[in-house]
Amino acid sequence: MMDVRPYARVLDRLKTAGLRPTRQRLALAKLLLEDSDRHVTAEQLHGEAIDARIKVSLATVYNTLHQFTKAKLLREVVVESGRTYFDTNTSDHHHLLNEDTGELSDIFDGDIQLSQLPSPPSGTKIDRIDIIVRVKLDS
Amino acid sequence: MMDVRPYARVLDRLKTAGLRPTRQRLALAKLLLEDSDRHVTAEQLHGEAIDARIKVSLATVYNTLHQFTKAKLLREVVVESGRTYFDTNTSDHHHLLNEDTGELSDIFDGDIQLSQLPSPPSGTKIDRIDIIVRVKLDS
DNA sequence: AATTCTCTCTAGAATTATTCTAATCTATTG
DNA sequence: CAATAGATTAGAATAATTCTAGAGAGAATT
Repeated sequence: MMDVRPYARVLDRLKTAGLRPTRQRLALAKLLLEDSDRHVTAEQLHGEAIDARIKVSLATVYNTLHQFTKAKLLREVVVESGRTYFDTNTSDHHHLLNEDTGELSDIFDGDIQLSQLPSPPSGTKIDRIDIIVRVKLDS
Repeated sequence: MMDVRPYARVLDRLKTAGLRPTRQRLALAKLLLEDSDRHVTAEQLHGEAIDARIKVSLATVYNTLHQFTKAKLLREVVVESGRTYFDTNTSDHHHLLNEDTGELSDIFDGDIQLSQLPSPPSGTKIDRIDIIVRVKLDS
């Protein structure tokens, strides 16, 4: 049976994050946050929105993605100069990038293990550790 | 005593890499490759070049940095969207980024240890692993 | 050593990615 | 329901990077 309030879940998440549920935001959140392992670029999401007849500018998509990131609804992954993905999986995890196809995927927590860490310079603490395992076609 | 052929070393490295020792290239290589632990942006290096009265465009600095990277004279480190550093240390190593100051530094090989790795998807092999330890002011 | 040929290199122009800000909208309060 | 304050949107501006046409440099030929 179809959900009679398709936006209810997404609406809650926005409210909890302290973001006004505007039309654009709600629509983008619906596209993004329903699935739990998506890696999208701003450009891609904008394309999806346009396809879904949602009137929204690319600038707003950027702004919204950054707001979501700040609210911990998303995580930003910079893969190379000029290619930034937004990841709907916000848990602590790392990434695998296929350099030939450009495809980015999550690494499950058990599949990678960091056994030694540098001590942060005095006065600083570790905020986050980003690991990208880059693979390419076996030649 | 002063070196009578200040460009000899750098000239050799360019030749070995199969790059023509043009005036711009030689000058940029001299600025860059004499020191072994530099992390510069294209913009920074361009600034240094201008200060040193070297006539070179920012576009050429970018092109040259990428040529050097391809020739393994440099390594590219993307820190966040729109901030790319070029590292004169090309050995296998990882980075520490101070998110407050923007300062990027190398992590010595013994200071970090990856004990488990994901197996690459079939048909692919691991090309490189990038780790960035992000620290911030201890609040 | 001049001429031609080919391939490389440079940098202005173009493109792409992202951010800024002024105008608009929305919620709240009296 | 008008006034106000603050949030939101998107066009315009900026920043980062790449492309490409022309200039340059070396090799081959005369």
